[in-house]
Amino acid sequence: MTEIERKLDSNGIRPTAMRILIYKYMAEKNNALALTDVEQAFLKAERTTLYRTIKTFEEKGIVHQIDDGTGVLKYALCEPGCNCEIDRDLHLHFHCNSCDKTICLTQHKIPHINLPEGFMAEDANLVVKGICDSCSAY
Amino acid sequence: MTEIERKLDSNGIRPTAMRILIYKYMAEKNNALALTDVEQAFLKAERTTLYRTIKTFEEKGIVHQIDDGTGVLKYALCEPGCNCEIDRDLHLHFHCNSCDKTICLTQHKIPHINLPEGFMAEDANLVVKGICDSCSAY
DNA sequence: TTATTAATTGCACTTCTGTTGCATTGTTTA
DNA sequence: TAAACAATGCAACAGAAGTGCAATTAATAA
Ligand SMILES: [Mn+2]
Ligand SMILES: [Mn+2]
Ligand SMILES: [Zn+2]
Ligand SMILES: [Zn+2]
Repeated sequence: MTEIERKLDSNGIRPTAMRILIYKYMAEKNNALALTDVEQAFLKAERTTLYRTIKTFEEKGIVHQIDDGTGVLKYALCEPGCNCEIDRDLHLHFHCNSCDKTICLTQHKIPHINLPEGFMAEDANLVVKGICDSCSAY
Repeated sequence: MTEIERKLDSNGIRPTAMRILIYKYMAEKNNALALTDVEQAFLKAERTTLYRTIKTFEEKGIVHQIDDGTGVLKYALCEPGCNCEIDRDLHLHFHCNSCDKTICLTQHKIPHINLPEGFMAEDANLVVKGICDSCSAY
């Protein structure tokens, strides 16, 4: 049993061949991925299978969904300390206007926002857009 | 020439009947609206016309688009002091999980976020989700 | 091991939102 | 008034997300 198989198994996900491949693929990328990205990487696989695999990962808490404002949902593996199912891991996300990649800034938490009287915060989403480190390195 | 006609005109928008109606409708709502919301309010109007009207408003800088994370784009009139075209008016938005309305918190600006080395911010989007003042008033 | 049951995958199809092309109608300007 | 331009109506398209169901595959009980 490999590292990945153990990871999936311990989260109540049956480690099928497809799931292991997708997990591995997501793990080796350091940016968030859209379903179409995964599709491109596994051209012979069914879109629905990829879709449901990612959804399963999400439900089981090993992947979180990111709305980066592009209109396409992105997904990224949860970092070791990420507790996105428990009380939502409020780290921010960065979307590069140049390379179009979206990445998790896991250690950058969303600052506390004080709201007007009567408003109660339960969750928050902060996306910063600009130029990423790779693209600004010229 | 009414107030609204003057407003449209001064922003380079020809004040047609439809545009005046839509502007009026958006002005009397205090929450952001989806295209479908406007559609519901003007059942006899063409969706495309509504769509293009809003887009025109946006281009001319009297309306700004809001991505509240619901997957449906929302639009709201810019407040008097809003300079969303110039350098992006970075106020935050609140989405109520109860009534599903999204509102502009115009005076609540997005706090400055310091990013890792090499990252340059150009824009930001902050959406806080929770319970709005109307819904919490029980 | 074999039969039964449950989970996963493949395929087809649907819904929703956003968007565009183009002909028609309406408005402005020479 | 005629030409030029802008707005609208209608049709159709594109992309993403999601569902139903049959066919496979894997797990479990007998
Ligand atoms: Mn993340
Ligand atoms: Mn706003
Ligand atoms: Zn980049
Ligand atoms: Zn509410």
